[in-house]
Amino acid sequence: MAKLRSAPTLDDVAKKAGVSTATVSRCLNDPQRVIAATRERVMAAVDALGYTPNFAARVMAAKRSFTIGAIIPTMENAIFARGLQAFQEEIHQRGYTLLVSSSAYKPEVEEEQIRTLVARGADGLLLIGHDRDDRIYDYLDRQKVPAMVAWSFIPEKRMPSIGFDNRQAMKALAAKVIGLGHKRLATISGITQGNDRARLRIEGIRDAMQANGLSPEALMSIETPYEIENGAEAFRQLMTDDQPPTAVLCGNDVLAVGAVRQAEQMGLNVPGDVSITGFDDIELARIVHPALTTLHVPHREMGRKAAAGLIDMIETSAPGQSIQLETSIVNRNSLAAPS
Amino acid sequence: MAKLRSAPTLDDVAKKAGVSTATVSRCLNDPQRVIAATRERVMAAVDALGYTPNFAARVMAAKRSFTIGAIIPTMENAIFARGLQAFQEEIHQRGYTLLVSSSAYKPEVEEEQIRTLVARGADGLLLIGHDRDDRIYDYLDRQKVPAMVAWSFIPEKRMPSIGFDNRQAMKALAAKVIGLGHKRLATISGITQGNDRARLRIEGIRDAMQANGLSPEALMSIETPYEIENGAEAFRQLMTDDQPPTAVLCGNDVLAVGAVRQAEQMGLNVPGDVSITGFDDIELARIVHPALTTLHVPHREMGRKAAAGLIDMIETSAPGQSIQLETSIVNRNSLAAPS
DNA sequence: ATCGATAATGCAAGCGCTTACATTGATGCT
DNA sequence: AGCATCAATGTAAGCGCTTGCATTATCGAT
Repeated sequence: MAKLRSAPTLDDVAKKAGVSTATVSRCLNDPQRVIAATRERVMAAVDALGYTPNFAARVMAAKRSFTIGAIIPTMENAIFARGLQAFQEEIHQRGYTLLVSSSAYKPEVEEEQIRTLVARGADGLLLIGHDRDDRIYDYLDRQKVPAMVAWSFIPEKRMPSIGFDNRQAMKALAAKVIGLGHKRLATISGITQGNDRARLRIEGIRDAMQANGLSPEALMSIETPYEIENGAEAFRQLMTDDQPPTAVLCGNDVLAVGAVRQAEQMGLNVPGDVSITGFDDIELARIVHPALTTLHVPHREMGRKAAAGLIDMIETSAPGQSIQLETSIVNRNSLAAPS
Repeated sequence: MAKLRSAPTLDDVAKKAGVSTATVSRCLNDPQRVIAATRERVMAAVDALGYTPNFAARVMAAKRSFTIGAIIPTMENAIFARGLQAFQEEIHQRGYTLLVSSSAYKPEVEEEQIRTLVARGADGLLLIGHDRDDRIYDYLDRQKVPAMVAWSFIPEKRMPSIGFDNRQAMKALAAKVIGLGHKRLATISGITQGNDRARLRIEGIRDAMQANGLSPEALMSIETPYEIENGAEAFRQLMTDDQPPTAVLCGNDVLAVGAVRQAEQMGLNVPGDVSITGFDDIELARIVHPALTTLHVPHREMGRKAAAGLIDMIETSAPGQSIQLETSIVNRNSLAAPS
């Protein structure tokens, strides 16, 4: 009876089963390498002792942590929740555990979190969007930690990505808006600094304007953090202009919901007086009144595939495939022809 | 030049600085124990080499991981998001990292996750609600891993908790509903099995009925998973009864939103034809039409305090204080007197 | 100068696991 | 029966760090 009531170790199990620690280890990690009779004996000992392997020791010896880190801009709103949930379900199924941090959309914070997660031995990282300092990518290379970018799809970038073409998607939506006859367009965007998704969405609108004979410079635009209140405030500003827009394309649903509510507050009918569109198709989009015409993003699929792709990279140390996902416009009631 | 471009170790730093590994270690963990001159030399070496300590090795040697695990029922809806975000901000500030899992409201899954997180060396655990097998608490005791329960406050339970009195809170809301003149009450509850919060909320309604001369048995009640669609379906069932309720108290806002939307679908006016209340006061509650009269829960405060309390338990190995938080009824437009 | 006390640093024993390599025992040939 | 082969298992060397204890340097007081 060596140490008092401390957690049982491999050694304890080995003794109890009358085998070496190597055998126990193999039993646990690669069962078919050990003959059935022994295996049963070992498993019985494991059960009897209530043994759970010590994670740190395992990581140290095996140089694998079966941990995947994810750094998302925020957990607070629903944008990333669904995708992250799917991501975690998938990796969990494959025997990995999720380590999450949120960066609050701040690049410095994100960088620190990346380093922390790597130091903690994360086998791979899930990152949102492509925009970040090259230094970070160099660091990841040097540490040989594979990373997968989600919520964006830009195959020519340094990191593999699983997501959709933000620019193209928004262009399609904008084209539809313009097709309905809108000429004075505005956008309420997230902060574009360090956020390729936000930037590309604006570009997409400009593309559509260009392609449809509208001057891209005419696009009214406000950048603001992704929060309902900010969307409301931005909308207020937009609508108090001399020449208010007839359609406001928002960078995401959260902002759009803010806009819709502000419109109500201002006594403006949506879409009668002004059309508003969202992006993401989160739950909120269906709940708000009028329900948002928005871009549907296959969040769960994205989360699942990102997980699968990342684990592939980890396990095969192959260079990671990028996968493009399709988005679709979902028509609800916040968009109509201008009156 | 031993190993090629592998991450630098303590040893490398020690050599470069011309000191022992012990000194380097102390430099990093307890700087004032080493004289300034040496410290500078060491730090310079650390910088030059771009050294980051190996987490697993540190955990193993120090038997501390500076990791805190949280197991929440789901990340998918917003119920836990805000509190969790605050929790993670707080622990991050105190130098800890968050490990999250979601149990999908399944006790077996939760148990497995708890074991995984403990095996990973979590220094402490955040758990939601008190209801779980004693075996788990025994396990935690044996492993000496402190745990804090949130979203519930029941001081006489085995684990310390930071939250609110679910029963009392719901009783207050129900009393208000009854005070308005409602006599036929219904509730749409989450699954009560393994969920003390859900169960206590129903009890709270019954308490209020009892206290106000209504028969508690008369409460119509449906249990269903926390999802908008389920809330809608439950509401439909309730309202197609011979004697439909005049007020439906929902176990949370998600369910209530489902109910509200279903009401609209059925051409029922809320609160004219039927009143509906929520619980939690998440974003959705303000967005839905009519906005939900609901119970406000101080999620961020709860998250922060849970973090502080848990870290205290970890660092002082003291037995953890329970803290009760206040909830308040927020009056919006989904509740009125029966017509 | 000398001696203790004390501060600074070094030494080395683990922490619990994985895994390359060594050993043993069966199995199937000739 | 004898030998190569291969499967099953054992042996033991780390993995990179912390920390109790031993050693050395420093400093004030005598």
